Amino acid sequence: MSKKDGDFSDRVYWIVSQIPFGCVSTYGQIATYAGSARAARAVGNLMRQSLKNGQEVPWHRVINSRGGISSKGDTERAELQRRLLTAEGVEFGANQCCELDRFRWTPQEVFWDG
DNA sequence: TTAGTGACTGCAT
DNA sequence: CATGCAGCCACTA
Repeated sequence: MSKKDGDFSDRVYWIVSQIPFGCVSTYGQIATYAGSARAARAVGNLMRQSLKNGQEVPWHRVINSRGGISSKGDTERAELQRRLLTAEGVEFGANQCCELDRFRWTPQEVFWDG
């Protein structure tokens, strides 16, 4: 453990909170902006904890690289997420995936050093 | 500090 | 084209 255990997670929460209405992002993308491009898994865990911790972040706008929803057993939460995204205008195909090229969010600010 | 875990991802079968 | 497998990283006990 380090002295600052809220470094990465805080950045992730902040970045996710910056995702605008009607847009989506991927775990890997969030991880990249947070500073660790390979920490997509950790981002997923943080999102799962965000619900438990009651973090006010649009966790439903974070999906996997395929443009789909990762439920890992929690089908109820998955349906909720799909419903929320659909309500925001994100269209899901029969394969339960949306077109990332069309709905992916690209931040206009630079997060890394600069 | 060590070990275990998972809402990921890309490459190989 | 659909599965399987092995890295990678941060968090928790």
